[in-house]
Amino acid sequence: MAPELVEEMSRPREQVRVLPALEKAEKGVVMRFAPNPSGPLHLGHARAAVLNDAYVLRYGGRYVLRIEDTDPKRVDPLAYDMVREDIEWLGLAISDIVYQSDRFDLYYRYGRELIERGGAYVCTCDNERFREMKLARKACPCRGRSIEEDLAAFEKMRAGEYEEGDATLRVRTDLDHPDPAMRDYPAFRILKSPPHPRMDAFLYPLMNFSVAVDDHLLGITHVIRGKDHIANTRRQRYIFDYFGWEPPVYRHYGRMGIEGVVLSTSQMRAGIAAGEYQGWDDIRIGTLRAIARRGITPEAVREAVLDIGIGETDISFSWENLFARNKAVVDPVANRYFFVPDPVLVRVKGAPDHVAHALLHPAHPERGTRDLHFTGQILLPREDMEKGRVMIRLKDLFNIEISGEGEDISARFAGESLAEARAQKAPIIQWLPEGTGIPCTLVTPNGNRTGICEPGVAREKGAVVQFERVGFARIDAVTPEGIIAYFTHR
RNA sequence: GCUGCUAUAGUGUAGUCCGGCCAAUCAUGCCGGCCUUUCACGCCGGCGACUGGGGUUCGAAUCCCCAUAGCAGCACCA
Repeated sequence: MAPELVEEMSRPREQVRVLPALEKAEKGVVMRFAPNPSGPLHLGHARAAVLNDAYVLRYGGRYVLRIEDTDPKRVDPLAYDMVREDIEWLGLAISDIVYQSDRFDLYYRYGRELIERGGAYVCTCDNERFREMKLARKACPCRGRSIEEDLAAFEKMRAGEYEEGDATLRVRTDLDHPDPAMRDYPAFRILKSPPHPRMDAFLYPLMNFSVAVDDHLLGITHVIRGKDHIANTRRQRYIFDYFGWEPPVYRHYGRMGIEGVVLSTSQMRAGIAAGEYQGWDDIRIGTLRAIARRGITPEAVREAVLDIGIGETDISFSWENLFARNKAVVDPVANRYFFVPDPVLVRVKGAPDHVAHALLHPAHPERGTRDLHFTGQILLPREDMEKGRVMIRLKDLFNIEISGEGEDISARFAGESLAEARAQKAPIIQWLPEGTGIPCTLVTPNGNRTGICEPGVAREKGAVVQFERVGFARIDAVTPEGIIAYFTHR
């Protein structure tokens, strides 16, 4: 095992909230994460994925990744890979992978059996007409056909002899059910286009059927999903009952909104197509790849999600809490550098040439220093010049006194005493020797900040660093023109 | 409209099942202080909540009823 991993595991965990116990879990569990491959995973997926993962880890057992690609209209062929990458990033302990598109023969077989058991019938009613009858608690004419007729019609559906919308297999539930959502819901439909990227079919199972069959066949013991599935859980119950199967234990957590970002895959896709977003990792959308690009770690996502738990209350996910978790992960690791945003050139008079040795990390001197050669001309953040301070401490260097304003700022050496700087309440600010730094663009959700950073930052590509007094940032790209850094958080 | 779920500080969360130990936990945030050659990290202190109204009870955040609000479902999506 890699040494970093050992260190990672022995590092005292932040106190992550203990999830409530699951009933019937003592002897181990089989759980599932079942995304639809319509795009990359986002924070909403992460909640389901991590919660299930945590329970599998806690009780032991298997964790099935089930790709729910039964609707070709909502399958993006590229998403299969993206989902896999995102799962890897999250570090889920997946033990089995199944694709529903590989299992259509199974669904057909159980579809026939459901008909034979009297649990389903082929309905050829017009959609709108069926809806009216359903709301009036009336049976549609198709409901009374014989099992043989339904079986034959089901075969015709499979063979492609019906056109889209002309026939559907319905589960026979209870037309008097007080909840109209329960009444004779559909289990299979006809679809002739678009073609499925992984197979050929005219007859497609709907989610409530394929999910119920698979949950049983895969031996799923516990299902944790959003409360938008409560009705589906009840619908699936009919199928379990018809087959005499024991359903899993279900938990439904509340709806989660996230401030400031789009979470819907279709909206994100539309935004990308319209050129509004740059891609699936645009920092303004809530995909995992987007937050990863900003320097959010999977550990932080995991902890934030566990912190939220499986409560049934609707919540609004706050970046503050995620950032706090992330900071705890990243702060001990991130090397420190100077980044001078919107720099102004200042000549310092009367100062001796000097080499500053700034620590890469204040808590880890053994990591070494960045050495900055002062030779008279320096770059300072314009922001700090506009505050009217006279005495300033250049971090790891010496004190200066500022005079002038605007583009005409100059400075004078004011001694090396840190104590004196303290006494005068001088701010300690970052600086760079003129001419040695490299251009750097800090990309933030509120726009970009340009400036100059230390040359050493070029060695940190892909890593999260801390720009002193500015905040954490992930070094996204190092090009001949300069560095692109993504702002993580303060 | 019908059906169902939920309701604790700015945010998240514990407590609610089995009423009293809750003048309500922890985290985050904010404010103040300390530490510190970063406005980071760390430490100390402070701020801040049981949706409303009835009822049951000696006693209710916890049980019951009503109201209000939010959310979800009523798709040939998942």
